[in-house]
Amino acid sequence: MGLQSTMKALSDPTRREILNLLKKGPMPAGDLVSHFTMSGAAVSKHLSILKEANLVRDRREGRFIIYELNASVLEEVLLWIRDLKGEKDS
Amino acid sequence: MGLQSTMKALSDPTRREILNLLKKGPMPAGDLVSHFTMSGAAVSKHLSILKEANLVRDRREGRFIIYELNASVLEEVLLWIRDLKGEKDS
DNA sequence: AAAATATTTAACTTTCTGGTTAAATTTCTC
DNA sequence: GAGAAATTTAACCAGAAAGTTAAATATTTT
Repeated sequence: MGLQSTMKALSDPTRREILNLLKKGPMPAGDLVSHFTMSGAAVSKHLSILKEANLVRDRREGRFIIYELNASVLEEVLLWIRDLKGEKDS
Repeated sequence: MGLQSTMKALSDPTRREILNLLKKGPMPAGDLVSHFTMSGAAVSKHLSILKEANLVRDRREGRFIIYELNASVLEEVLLWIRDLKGEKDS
């Protein structure tokens, strides 16, 4: 956890795209996979990195595994950036 | 350029630390180097990545090369995060 | 113009990353 | 309980990343 794992997770375009897809709402891994040309295994690995960084949560629902965005972790990133920019506001 | 190069640049802790050091004001490469245990060459490479991503500017001053923070690029990151969080405010 | 200083570039090594395919796991359905 | 479906895990590979030391470059000083 911490800022490092968050930034590392966000540095990959596929992972950022996954988060964008989850913005619309939770969905099963398979739905996410179908948005990409890479294998399901590759997407699964990306998901586990996002989960490790706490940017997503997952739950099993029947034989699907549902992924859901957890944007709260991004607060730490916002703070870091604001600090860098001189702490003018919030 | 673009969000990708920014995020990639920010994903390394040494580079984030460099940006933090530059928050206090512009300084020569050598001053930055002295804050780390790694070689000057290594820091120089980090600086070139930050420059490539437009997160810093450099200028020669005598036999020093002065680096300066350019926080404006971070705006794009803020926008991306805010969008992800549901575009509530700004 | 030679020496000293500040920094970058080159060549190289090791470790990490992101992808692949194949096998394992979990749950549902027949 | 066997088979199908959804997903993860394992083993592997190629290319990128981050460090090292040594050589090159640019500038000032003597």
